[in-house]
Amino acid sequence: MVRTPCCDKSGMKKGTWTPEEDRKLIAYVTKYGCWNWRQLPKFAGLSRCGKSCRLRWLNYLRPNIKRGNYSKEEEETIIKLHESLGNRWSTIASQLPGRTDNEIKNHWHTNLKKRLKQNSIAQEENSSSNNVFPREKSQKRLKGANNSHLHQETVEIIDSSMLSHNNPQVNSRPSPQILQLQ
DNA sequence: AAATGGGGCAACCGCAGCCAT
DNA sequence: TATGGCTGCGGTTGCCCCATT
Repeated sequence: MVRTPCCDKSGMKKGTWTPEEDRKLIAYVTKYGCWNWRQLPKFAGLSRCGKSCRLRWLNYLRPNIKRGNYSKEEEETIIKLHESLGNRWSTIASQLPGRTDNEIKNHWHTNLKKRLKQNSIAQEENSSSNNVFPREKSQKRLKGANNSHLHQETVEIIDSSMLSHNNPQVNSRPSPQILQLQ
């Protein structure tokens, strides 16, 4: 089946959304709803393709979206659901109110995946031969971890530092939604 | 102080599925 | 049944910021 492009690419703006565009989209969707994403940008006065508008609304502008600061429970839920469902991000997102599939996917790729990998390595090394040469191995793998105590400890330190990384006070890129309200 | 590399995240791309005609 | 339009989804890219050198 030959598919037409989702929108006429010519004249369509791409890239980061401006506060002005956000304002237009919010104003239109809150007033009229999203009855047709393809037509919406035209009526809302946006030079974006409908797909882009939809994505922006769902992932960023929609009300009740939680940003950053994943709780331990949320992370455990994501990990468990990913174990059983795989990369079904939208299904996983539906179990976490206020979280979007895109955000969960990003969080998985940037934090949880690495953490699980570290944990599995730690488990593997703990179980296999009860630390025959754990120091050499862990020192190589964990660059910068210059004290060579128990590997499990090192993993826990990384673990907690990764968690703190999600603190919005640490990771402080301003939300366009906030900018828009200013 | 400047250059550089890596991490985090927003946004884009292309495919699949559903529905109407 | 075939075709075409629309939306949803997941993978990927590329920009920006920050830490390190």
